[in-house]
Amino acid sequence: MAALTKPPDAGVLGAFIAKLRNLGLDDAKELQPLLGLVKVKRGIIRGEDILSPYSSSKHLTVLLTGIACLYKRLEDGSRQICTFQYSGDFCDLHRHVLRNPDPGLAVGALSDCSVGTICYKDLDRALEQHPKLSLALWRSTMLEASIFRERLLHLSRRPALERVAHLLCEQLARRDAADISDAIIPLTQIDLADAAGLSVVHVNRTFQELRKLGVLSENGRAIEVVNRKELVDVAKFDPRYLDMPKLLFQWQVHIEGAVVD
Amino acid sequence: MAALTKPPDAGVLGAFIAKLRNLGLDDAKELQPLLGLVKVKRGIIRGEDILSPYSSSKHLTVLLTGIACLYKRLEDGSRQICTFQYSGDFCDLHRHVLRNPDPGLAVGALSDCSVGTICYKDLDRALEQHPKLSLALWRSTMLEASIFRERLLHLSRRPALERVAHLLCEQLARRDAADISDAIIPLTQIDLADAAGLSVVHVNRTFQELRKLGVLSENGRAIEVVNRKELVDVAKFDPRYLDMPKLLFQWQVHIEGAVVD
DNA sequence: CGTGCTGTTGAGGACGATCAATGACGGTGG
DNA sequence: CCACCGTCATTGATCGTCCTCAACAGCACG
Repeated sequence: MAALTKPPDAGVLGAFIAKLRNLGLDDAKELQPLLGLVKVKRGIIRGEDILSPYSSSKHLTVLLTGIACLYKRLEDGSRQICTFQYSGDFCDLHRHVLRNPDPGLAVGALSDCSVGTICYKDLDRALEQHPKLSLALWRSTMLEASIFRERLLHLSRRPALERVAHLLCEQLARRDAADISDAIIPLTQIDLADAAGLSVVHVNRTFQELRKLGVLSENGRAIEVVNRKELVDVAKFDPRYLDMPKLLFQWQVHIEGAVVD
Repeated sequence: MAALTKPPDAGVLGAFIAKLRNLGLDDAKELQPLLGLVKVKRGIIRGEDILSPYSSSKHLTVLLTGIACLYKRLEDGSRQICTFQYSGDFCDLHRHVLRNPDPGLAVGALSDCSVGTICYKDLDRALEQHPKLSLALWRSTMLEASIFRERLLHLSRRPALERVAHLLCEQLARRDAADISDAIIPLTQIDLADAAGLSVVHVNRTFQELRKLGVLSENGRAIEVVNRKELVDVAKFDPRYLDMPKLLFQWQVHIEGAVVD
C-alpha cells in the first residue's frame, strides 16, 4: 500500500487532474481554484467504508487512488452496487448538490484507497466565481447519470452473459480514462454479482462461459480480459454514452461492425 | 387537446415555474432570467417523438404539458424506457451538458404534449451570469441521476410485483410534485412494461395481483391507485431519494412502519 | 362494420436463484 | 514448518419466476 505512506504531494492529484481535464477544464488557471482546495487524507483499507450510510459530512470527497463503489444495502443485508469509482472520481457530489440526499447511499473501498476532501464552503465559493468549474462538475454528474441510465437498460432485459460482458466493458473504458494500465481488473466475482444484479453462482458460470469464448484469461481467478473485441461483441457495447471522445477510436471500430449486424 | 390551441401565455409555464421552485430558485428575480428565454412551441400528439434519436438541436426542450418518456430503442426494435417526464421537466439537459451525448436517446410523447424551448446561446449566457441558476439545473440532473440509480436497484433483483409497485409509487410522487391531481395514471401496460423491464404479459398478471390486493381499481383498464399505503408497502418504497422535502410527509408515515418490519 | 390498439388468458420452456458442499489460496499463530 | 481459518471460487441439483408464443376479447376509431 504505497498510497498510504506517500506524502501529500502534488503527484497524488494526478488522476484527479486528468479527470477534470476530461470534464473540460483545460488550463491551469481553471484547475487551480479547485485543486488548491483539496486536502489529502489518509488511506482506507479494502472493505472499509469511505462514506458510511446515514452519516453526513461538511466536505466533498474525491477518490485519489484505488477502486471504490457506490452502494446501498437492502433490508436483507445484500449489497447493491450502483457504480464503481476510479481514481479521480468524485465520491459524493450528490450529498452536496441535493438538499436531502438519500441517506442510505454509501461508498465502500473495494481495494485499498486514498482520498482527498474539499470543504463545502470553499467549494461553494469557487463555484460562484468560476462558471466553468460549475459546468465541469455538472457534467460529471451528467456522466454518472449516463452510466446509471445505460446500466438500467442492460440490467432490465439482457441475459447474464451480456450483462456481465457489458459491465466489464464499462470498467475497461473507465480504467482507460483513468489511465489504469494493469491488465487485471482487481474485482471479485462477488463485486461483479452485486453490481450486475446476479447471484454469485451465476456470475461464476458466466465467467466460465467468457473464458470458453476466449474473452477472459484461463489461469487463476484474476479477472483479465484477453480479447476486447470479442468482449465488445458479446456485450453489444457502444461506448458513446460515456462521453469520452478521446477513447472512442479504440472501440468504435468494433461497434460499426456490430451495429451493421 | 386544449394545450395545442392554447395561446402562448404565461399560464402555460406554470408547471415549469413550480419545478424551478422545487430546484431551489425562490424569488422572481432568480426565475426571470430563465423564464424570459422560453419560447412556447406547438404541441406534439401522442406517439410522436419530441426529440428523435440521432438528431441534434440548438435549443433545450422543456415539457410544459403532458407525459413523455426518455427512451432508447434496442437492435430488436424494443423500446426501453429510462424514465417518465412530467410537465415542468427538462427533456434533454444531457444534450446540452455533454459534448458527445448518446445519440440513441430519444424522448417520446406518451400523451398529447406541449413543449417550450430555450436557445443554447441564451441559456449559456444566463448560466454564466447566475450561479444559482446553474446550481438549480445541476440539481435537476442530480435528481434524474437519483431516479436512475433507484430504478437500477429495483430492476436488478426485485420480483415483478415489487418492481411494478415501485414504478407506480415513483410516478405518484412525481405527479404530486408536478401538481397533477387526476386519480388515473394515463399510461398503458405496455409503457409500464417497457419501463419495468418486464414482458407485457407479465405486467398484466402483476396488475391483476395488485387489483386483488386492493391497490388498483378493479373497473376498466385505467390505472388508478386506490390504496397508496398498501402500494407503498408492497413496493418497499422510500421516497427520500427523490429529494422532495415538501412531499415527504405524505409518505414517510408508511415508511417508518415498513422499515421497522 | 371492419381495423388497430390494448388488455387478457393458457401452456410450455428457459434462465437464473437457491441450497449445499467442496476446493483453492493466503494469512496467522502455534 | 504446519495446522487452522477466512475469503473467494467452483460444482451439482432443484425450483421458481418470468418469457415466449398464440389466441381471443373489448373498445375506439374511422
